[in-house]
Amino acid sequence: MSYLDTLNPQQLEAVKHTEGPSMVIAGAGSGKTRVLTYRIAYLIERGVDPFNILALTFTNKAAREMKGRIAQIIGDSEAKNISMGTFHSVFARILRHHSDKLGYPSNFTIYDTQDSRSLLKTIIKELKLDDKTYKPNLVHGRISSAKNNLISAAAYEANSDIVTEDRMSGKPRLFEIYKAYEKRCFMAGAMDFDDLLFKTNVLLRDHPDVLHFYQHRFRYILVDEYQDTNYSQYLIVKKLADVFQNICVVGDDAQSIYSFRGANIENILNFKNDYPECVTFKLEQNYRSTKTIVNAANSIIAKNKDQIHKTVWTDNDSGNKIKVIRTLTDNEEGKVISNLIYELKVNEQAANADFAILYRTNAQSRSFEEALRKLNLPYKIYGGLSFYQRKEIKDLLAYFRLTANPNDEEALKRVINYPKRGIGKTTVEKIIVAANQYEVGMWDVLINPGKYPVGLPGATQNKINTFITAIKSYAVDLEKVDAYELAQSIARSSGILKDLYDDKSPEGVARYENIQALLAGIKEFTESVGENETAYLSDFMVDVALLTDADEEKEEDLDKITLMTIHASKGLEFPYVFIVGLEENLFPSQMALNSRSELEEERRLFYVALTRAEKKATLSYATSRYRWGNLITSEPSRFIEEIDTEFLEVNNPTRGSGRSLNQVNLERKVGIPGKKVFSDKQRKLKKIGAADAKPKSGTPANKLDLKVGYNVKHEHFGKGKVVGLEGDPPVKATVFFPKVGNKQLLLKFARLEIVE
DNA sequence: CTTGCAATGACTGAT
DNA sequence: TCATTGCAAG
Repeated sequence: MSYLDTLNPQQLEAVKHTEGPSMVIAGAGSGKTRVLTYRIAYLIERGVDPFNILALTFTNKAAREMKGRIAQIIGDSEAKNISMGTFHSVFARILRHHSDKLGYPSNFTIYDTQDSRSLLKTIIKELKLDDKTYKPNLVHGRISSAKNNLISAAAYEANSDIVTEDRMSGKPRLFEIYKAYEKRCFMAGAMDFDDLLFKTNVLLRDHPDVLHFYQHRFRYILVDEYQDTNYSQYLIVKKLADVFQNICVVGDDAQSIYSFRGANIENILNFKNDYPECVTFKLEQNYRSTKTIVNAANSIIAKNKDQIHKTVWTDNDSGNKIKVIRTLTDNEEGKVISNLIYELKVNEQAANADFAILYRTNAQSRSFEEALRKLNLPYKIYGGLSFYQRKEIKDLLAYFRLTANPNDEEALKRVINYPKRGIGKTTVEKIIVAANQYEVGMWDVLINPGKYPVGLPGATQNKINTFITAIKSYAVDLEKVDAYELAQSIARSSGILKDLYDDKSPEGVARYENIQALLAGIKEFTESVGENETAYLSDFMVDVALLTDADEEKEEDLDKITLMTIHASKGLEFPYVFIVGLEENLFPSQMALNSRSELEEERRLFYVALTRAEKKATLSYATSRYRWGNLITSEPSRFIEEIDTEFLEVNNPTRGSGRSLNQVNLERKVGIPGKKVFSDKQRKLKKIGAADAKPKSGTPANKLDLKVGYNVKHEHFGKGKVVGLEGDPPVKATVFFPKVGNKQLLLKFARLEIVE
């Protein structure tokens, strides 16, 4: 029982209280994950069958990490049997088991956000509605939140409040879109993300035998990040826990940041009402951060009205004050922060992985990328578009999806004319019209031209026949050959591989490599199953829609500076944290200024960001930044002034230090933009510390004034001559290298030197 | 049917 | 700024 000795009294109590409902309110950095993992280990040690444990998390990463830690304590073979994962992945698996009860095939497709939006776009067009009034994004959000509140399309239409609301906002036909969307997803054998939870509710509601089975299977239920559950998730958990009531929820209301996704903070605030017997444990000792950081964070969150009272404290050192940095532009912000990181690395012998730059929106990453690249500081960006969302990957996956489920219309539309085979937009539209007319799916129309005539020219019909024959032939192999073999053969015979191979542009090469990486991943998957088993492509496809690239931790990424949104940073910690872009209308986001509750969510987001830091936190803002290509001035975020001044150190690299916080406040309130604009030269002189670390060889070529005919030198290809330029100013160059021939180089990345 | 160019609107957040 | 969409010409 030695592992229990490492817990403090509150943690230990929470671990040992195994029977009956309990709630653990865990302040930031208070050892929440430890409590969860030890609790599971403790249960198993006391004789609970891992098979009877359900542990739900919000990210695959959290699930995997926890599983790993449990395996360390109780061993791999036991840990394997725990049902642990994200809500979406756990219930997707259960749904596949019982899909027939809902009228779905077991190999139903999971539509990601892109697929959902694309389908909605199609529907809006078909209904002849204006896509400016009915913006696919907004419509999707509306449908999504309906589903998260368990409102079906029929219930939506029947709900006069909702319908009135839509009519008032000028979108009276929204319910029609929802109905069509629901129907089309069903016909396509597809569920979107929200369906995975919605349909689980339907399954448990309409099939008491299924409910009974899982209620008795999952005798012990644990939910991580309970403050982020939405109604749909809440109800699933409540139903499953109803018999044994051995439910333990862990969360921190102060870190609830997903209400935009339907998360309902009330779930944690009202837990006691649902389970009067509930025992509450508060973990208030922070083991992560310095006193300064903990207290500063407390001073911020105290401004929120809605919260469960708790006092987070720490025994750690006071540590440094929180630096506040002002810069003139977003680009300068990138440079200054990068320089600071360089300095800290040298002075404190820190590793790259000790640093994180956190921002509100993904779009802010650019200036930091550029600056870090110039200093040769390796970094890794999380979020943005993940590996599985890249076009070429989605294209190939669409072939796989279509092979497994020919009714998957989003996949069909994606690949019916990619690579180009002469089946154009008009043809596809005709097919869709016919499909709607006969009330069948597109695939049915394609394979039954006799039954559902479309009236296509013979040549086009032949092309279609070739296409469907190919897909059918893949489908035959679906459970015959292993995943890798089939994947490879599809990639080759579909023409994707050749299409990308023929594209010799740098982007094309990258795409080709991505496809190879995907195939390598499938190969690994194929080899991961036991000797006597075969992994089929459909097995690979089961979870692929739920993966995000944060799940792929590559070895070469181990020692890199982390760039991510604050949302993505939840649950992580770093010795040095930089929270950037602290400006009004950016953070807090201008979308959040309408109501107190939205603003409070932004404040919690800031709280999350600050509490990621172990040793040092730095805040920064720019007085002007580019947005949609034009320069706008911005004021410092109100959150800066909400921190007690005793925790802050305000200095300003571009103007020397010593500005008082009052000046920050003044500027925020009055909105004085950066008063004096320094020229680039002056600014360079003011750079601090290691500002001018030398790039390894050559300068990023987009900083050079290249002209056709110049002789240049490249670190790999040697000397060459510029023979062509694209863009004004140039972004891409064709360079002839005697050794390797013509090469297309993206100037943003290529390091070139001009030589005589 | 495809291609290439001009016009346009998007930036919260993520399973 | 960037990616997507609409339109005209081949």
